[in-house]
Amino acid sequence: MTNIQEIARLAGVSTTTVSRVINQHPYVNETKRKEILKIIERLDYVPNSSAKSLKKGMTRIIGVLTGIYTNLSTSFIQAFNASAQKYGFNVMLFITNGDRQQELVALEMLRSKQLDALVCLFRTNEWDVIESYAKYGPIVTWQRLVSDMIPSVFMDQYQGYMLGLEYLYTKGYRRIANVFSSKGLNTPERIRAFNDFAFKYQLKADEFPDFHDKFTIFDGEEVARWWMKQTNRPDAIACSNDNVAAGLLTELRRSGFSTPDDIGILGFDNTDLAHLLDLTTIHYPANKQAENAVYIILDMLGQHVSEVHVLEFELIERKSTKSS
Amino acid sequence: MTNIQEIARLAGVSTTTVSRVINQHPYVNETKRKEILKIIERLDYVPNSSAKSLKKGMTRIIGVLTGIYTNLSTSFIQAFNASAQKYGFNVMLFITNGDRQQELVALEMLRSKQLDALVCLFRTNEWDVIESYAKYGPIVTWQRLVSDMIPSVFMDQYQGYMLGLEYLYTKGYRRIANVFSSKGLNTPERIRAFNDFAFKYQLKADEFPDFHDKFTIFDGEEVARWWMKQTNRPDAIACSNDNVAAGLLTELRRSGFSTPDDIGILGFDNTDLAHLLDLTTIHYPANKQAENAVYIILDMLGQHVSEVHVLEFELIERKSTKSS
DNA sequence: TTGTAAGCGTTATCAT
DNA sequence: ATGATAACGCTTACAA
Repeated sequence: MTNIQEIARLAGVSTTTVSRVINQHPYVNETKRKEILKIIERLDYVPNSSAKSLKKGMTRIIGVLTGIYTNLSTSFIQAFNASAQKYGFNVMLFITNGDRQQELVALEMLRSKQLDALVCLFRTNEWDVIESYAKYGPIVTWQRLVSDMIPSVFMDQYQGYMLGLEYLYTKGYRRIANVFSSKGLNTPERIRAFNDFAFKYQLKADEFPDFHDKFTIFDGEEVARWWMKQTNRPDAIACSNDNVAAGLLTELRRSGFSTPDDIGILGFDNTDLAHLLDLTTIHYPANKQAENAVYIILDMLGQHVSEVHVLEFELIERKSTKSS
Repeated sequence: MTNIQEIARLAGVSTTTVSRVINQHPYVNETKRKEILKIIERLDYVPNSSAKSLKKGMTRIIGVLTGIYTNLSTSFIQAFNASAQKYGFNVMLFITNGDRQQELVALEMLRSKQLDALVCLFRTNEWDVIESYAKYGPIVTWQRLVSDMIPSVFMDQYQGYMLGLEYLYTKGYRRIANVFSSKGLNTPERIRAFNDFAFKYQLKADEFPDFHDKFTIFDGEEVARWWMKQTNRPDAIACSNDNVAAGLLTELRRSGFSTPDDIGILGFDNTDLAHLLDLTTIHYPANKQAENAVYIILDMLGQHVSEVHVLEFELIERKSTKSS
């Protein structure tokens, strides 16, 4: 195993000088620097990262904990990864499939200093279990959580949903049905938004039954079939996400209906699918949330790099709602 | 930071004794052992893993490199993870999305000893790039590859596909159409299998056009629409995977056709979807491949734990083909 | 059964 | 501008 000492010996200098060259410190004679670099190249030398970690007290690895790997978490994780790399950190991904033990593996790695920090996208263990690990290193979550120990980059769905509803109202829609998911705590906030919205504009909040637990393309197709059977049809449907909106749109199309002529459809998340099908949807800045997570972690690790982004939903206007 | 020295000091023993207790070595006085464990508990002490890694020369982390996170890779990765954990290794997952740089990040971590080994499920860089890293630690692949440096746990698709075709023949199907994917090198092997099959039973190999690049549910639906339009219909369709088979089956159902009465459908991979829809399919022992990968890696790391499994495809008989 | 001390490969402090 | 030398926290001969 070739190490820094060997490089030093071959170059006829001390390990200090070699270390200086490697870490780009100033005050190294240019000739020596070149010579040392040449030897490093020749011996194909790389600093041993365990030794570095031990000395520095950090591994520069951040763990990301998620239950499943979905479209939504994908964009977060990719952005997080990119941002972390930018600051010299690598990401260790844990896909737990809801297994508590797997989650504990990650938490224990934080405890034993194999991880410098942890981002918790989804969790299976109770929050107090997770919180009890916060003393070992920064833990940041993507979920709604109010905690002194664990900061969150969560975004309140109330605002996002309200943004969509207000938009539909502007476009003349008055008979709006809701399709809710039920994963997590988003649904109650969306329901609250819809109730406030209906009250504000004096609309009947219970004109149509709410759908629940709908989040797949197939679910959207089911909603389409429901819609076609109605005599008293909604003029717009606000969907839990783009998948549902996509299923709804395509199934209606198969039966000869078209958007936005026959119905307005609103998606959520602004995924590739929404782009593909020209769905009006609500953009969820997962990438900025991810960057915020990195900023917060680095801040907690004592190296401030940037203020956090202000997070805002954005309405993406496409072809599944009226343009007038 | 509480370390082994502090424990030793508090217990009035040497660090050696503490280390012995931690690592469950024999020859430690039972009373002292108890006492030391109590102190460890009280101070919430955990050995620093960077120090351990440095001393032992290994991190006990294995990297898994994949392009995307699909149903197929999921079962491999889960099984790999479980098996690795069993032998005290953790898994660091790299989802590259086809980004070469990301792949190099993982390879470089192997080089700098942050990873003890690497499993390559998919790769974007050229094989010789990947091979050039094999000298830094064990690299095992899931893809077809003949290399001195990089062992493979690949399974030849020829056998699997032939198994399915022979089964269809047994069940009386004679007019079989193929739907191929084109990811990787599997398709040519499957084509070869079909040609050999057709020759063996004197069937027309080109009676129906081959489908290519079909691997999604939507693709399956497309095949269904093609099938319905034909006057001279195949009596069975061998699909590239369960997704295609599922799309085919459900789309036909929507139009009033049923399996196996109107057509036989054969899936591939034996995913959850196949189970859900009662698809006859071919089981691909990804979990055993994963375990083999672990065995091979540990072997290369100098600790033999088990002989590799013999890998065999298995036909899972369900309701999408005739039972007679 | 226990302890001493060397060493894993770095980086950082302090001289020079 | 460069070099001794002491950490970082652990394991492991070797001694006792």
